Amino acid sequence: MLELAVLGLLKDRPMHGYQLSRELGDQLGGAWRVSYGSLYPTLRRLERGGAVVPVADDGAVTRGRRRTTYRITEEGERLFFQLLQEAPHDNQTEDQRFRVRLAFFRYLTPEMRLRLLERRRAALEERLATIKDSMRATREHADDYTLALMQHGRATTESDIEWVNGLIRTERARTGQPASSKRRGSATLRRKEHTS
Amino acid sequence: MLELAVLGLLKDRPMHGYQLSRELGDQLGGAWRVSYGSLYPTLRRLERGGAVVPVADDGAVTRGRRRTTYRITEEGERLFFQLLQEAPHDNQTEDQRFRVRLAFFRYLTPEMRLRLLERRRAALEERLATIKDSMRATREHADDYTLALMQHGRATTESDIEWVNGLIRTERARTGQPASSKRRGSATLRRKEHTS
DNA sequence: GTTAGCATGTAAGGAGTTACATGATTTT
DNA sequence: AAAATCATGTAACTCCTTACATGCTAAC
Repeated sequence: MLELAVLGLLKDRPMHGYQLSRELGDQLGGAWRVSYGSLYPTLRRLERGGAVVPVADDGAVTRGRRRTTYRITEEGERLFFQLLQEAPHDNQTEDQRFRVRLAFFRYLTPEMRLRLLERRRAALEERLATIKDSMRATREHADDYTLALMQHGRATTESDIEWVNGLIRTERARTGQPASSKRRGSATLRRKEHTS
Repeated sequence: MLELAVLGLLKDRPMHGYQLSRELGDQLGGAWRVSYGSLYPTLRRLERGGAVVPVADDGAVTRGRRRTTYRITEEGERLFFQLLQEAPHDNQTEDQRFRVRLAFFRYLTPEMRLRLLERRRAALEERLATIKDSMRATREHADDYTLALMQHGRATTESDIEWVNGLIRTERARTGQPASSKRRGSATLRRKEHTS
């Protein structure tokens, strides 16, 4: 997940580790503060794999522990798209993963976006079904707290599904493709607008 | 976290690993399916630490790979309460952790519950503040998706805070302790009621 | 010239996962 | 007796964290 986030940020502009760690916090609405202990090893791994390369920094002082600015390569771009569309993981980290994915949606075609959104909706609906099963199974012997937990889980999941549905509707509207019309070849990838 | 969940389930009644893995799924509203690869090592770790002991099973066939039923010990009870009240971890796993804690609230005194709930609220409020900062910082150069992400994060966190506030109010009512009254010694630990 | 903040890194460990292996019991 | 399900376990790995160590650069 960190690899994806790093590549996504470097697509925008070259940066060094310290900068990346700052941006990572902001990008996801402050939801994720990576530690340097995982960031720097990730950068080196990406470098070894040819996904990023160090670029000459202004000062260009490479001796000692001066900062290293990286830029993404074509290989890195390929890796980025591959990671972005990877099959969902376990329930536990998938929420976070989806948020990271969404943060880089601007780099995808509307078709890719719709695919990911629909996959997300399916996952949430499956979760909702599991919760409902679980509520049915434990209804009789559940205490107030467990009950509150399950009800909140259900409400939260339902609200998340509605949110994703909204994103899907927006996406369909964006491609000028109403819900029931036929697919037209490749839709235009609209440039982001200012949303002040 | 698994240790806490296992101990909490064993407080109710002795069980073997396979049973535990089933109940774990239900207990949290199907939100957490543990793998055996982590469950069994956890059980052995708890056994080595004296927190659980194997009890004679009905069949009591111990040769080969027959099931082993465990019960919690007094040492285990102590560990359970310790784990339940441990300081919050990183943002990423704390959501899940809180859910596990809440699932075993019935074993706590109202005072302990209120402490945990208030700690949770504080954590959520801090998160909300971080999100708002992040929105202020990136407002100008954020694309629609990043914006949607942050808005959803804010709404979700606000709704979670309201939920926790509700739990706190219920808890205060339960102890017959209105928000502004003085604390009376140790409140009565009411027995759970049926909530059909 | 010393403190504060920038910047990079390593070692150890936590808390799980997947994939695999094995055997016991029950159902068909 | 074959198939399904119950039941336990190990090895290797993932992906992150914390704690620590180091040194550069700018500000006071």
